[in-house]
Amino acid sequence: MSASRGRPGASAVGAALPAEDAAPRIARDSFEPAYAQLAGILRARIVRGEFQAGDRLPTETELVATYGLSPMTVRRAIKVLLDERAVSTVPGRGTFVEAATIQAAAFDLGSFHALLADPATNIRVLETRVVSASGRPAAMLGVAPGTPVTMIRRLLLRGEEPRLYHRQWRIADPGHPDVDAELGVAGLRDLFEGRVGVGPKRGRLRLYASALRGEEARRLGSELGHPAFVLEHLFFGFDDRPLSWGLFVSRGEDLHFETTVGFAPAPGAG
Amino acid sequence: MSASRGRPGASAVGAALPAEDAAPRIARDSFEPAYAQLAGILRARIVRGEFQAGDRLPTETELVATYGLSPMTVRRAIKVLLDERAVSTVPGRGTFVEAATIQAAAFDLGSFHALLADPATNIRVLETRVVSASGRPAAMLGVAPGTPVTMIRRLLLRGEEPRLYHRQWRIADPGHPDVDAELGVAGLRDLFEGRVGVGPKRGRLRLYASALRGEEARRLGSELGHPAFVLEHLFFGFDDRPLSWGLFVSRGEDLHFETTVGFAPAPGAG
DNA sequence: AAGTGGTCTAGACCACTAT
DNA sequence: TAGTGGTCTAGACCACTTT
Repeated sequence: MSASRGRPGASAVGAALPAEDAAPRIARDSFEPAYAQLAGILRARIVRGEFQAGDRLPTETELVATYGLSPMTVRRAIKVLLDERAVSTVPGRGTFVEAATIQAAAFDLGSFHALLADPATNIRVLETRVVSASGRPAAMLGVAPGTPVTMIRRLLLRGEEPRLYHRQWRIADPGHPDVDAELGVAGLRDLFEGRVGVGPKRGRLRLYASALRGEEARRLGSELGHPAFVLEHLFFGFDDRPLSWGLFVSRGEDLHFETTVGFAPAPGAG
Repeated sequence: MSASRGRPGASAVGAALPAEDAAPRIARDSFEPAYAQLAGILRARIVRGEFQAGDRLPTETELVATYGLSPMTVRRAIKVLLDERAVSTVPGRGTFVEAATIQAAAFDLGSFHALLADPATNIRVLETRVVSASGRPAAMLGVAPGTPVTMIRRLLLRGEEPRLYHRQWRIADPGHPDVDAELGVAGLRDLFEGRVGVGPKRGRLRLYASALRGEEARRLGSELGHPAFVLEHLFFGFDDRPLSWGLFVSRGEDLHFETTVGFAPAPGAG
């Protein structure tokens, strides 16, 4: 694709050190590993438009020669860009620049976690009791209706502002010594941050938009039917059977998820 | 479950094929690369509970000896688990099993993309015209109010069912030859899938819960104030200035995002 | 001092793609 | 046949942590 996109002397002239936009060399005495430097250099060349979506990057052999690195180190730099979805490789053909697409984007739960990590956040346990499982909780936990399960209702407040309403059902396990710890702040934080030696092995999360129902609206100080975010979580124990199910509910305006596609404005080495 | 941590004869006996829970060897003639096999073996040992959250994995030196691989190959296997957030490494101390936490989860736009990729999905362009920028679009695009911009309104239907309402504003570029292509299906798909040689370099996405407004409710066949998902997208051109801004709106019940934390039920080699 | 992960080399062979 | 990425080896040196 397109002929003279390659900058003059980019690969032919090696010793000459052209003007301000010269291809940087690898600084062997830098704190930054060589593979990271090369990844940064290639990233910068893509951001500058020197390589555009669909263009082929220099081959690994060329990069080895150009930057004076071993093949493994060059491959590692390319792996970095591969992980960033900035390029893709085709065996036998080459390495190609990817276009920035929405599809590649992913939202993490940073805003959820920021709320929990905030020292101004208080967790108030509204209720803890053993109930007979029924309806949705029974179905999600895979137990027969009537089975005793532990139900916990919590409210997360930022200062005095209610932000998250949380309802959780858990298989009642008389032999489990950690149930008490799970009722308070620690138990909730563990859901996010994990705790060594205990806690679920795997889980499924589901995020959707809904409307505030009765108690949710009341607890969150909003009106019925107000837009809401719901995050459902289902965790499994070591026997691969459901251990706990629950949901976080927030007002729609209290929470949002952000992410980027493609490169950040000024990404590293350049 | 955690009885025989160091398995007898793990490296000494090579030909003998012990019972069902024997540590598998690396099959050198397999289509599966050695590093992937080792990652699968370690993953299976974690899933079995042989290593639990916080436990230290065998050192790289031990893994080299046990499985007969070179250090680089062992490191590569660990890098796989590192990328999965299944383990973390601490220089000078070792490699440790991570707990499955909500924090590590990320939602991708698979459900958005599935809708677009579905052959039953139709895209109907409701309107295309040049308007004077004002309010939110002008602010997001960083242009003075009154600047001419191209506005596009689309409706995505699954069969005859309206599913997504899309509004987009774009810097009007008379010299841009691809504007026409962007108006229809292709332009929208490009937002997700990218197209070689054109398209934005980077963008920002924002996902939030809201309520359907006037035309959104009408077009989606729902009532005002109905729970809604909104995905805002802002794309930048090569000059790092905003190029297009817009939002997808769906009814809350039409869209949801799912993900998992920790390992899948039966993850690979075991 | 011993052990750990982190980086890097300078080759090798392979499967696949293009010409 | 030549070139590409994919895998792998058998070492090396480093910074860091633990004993």
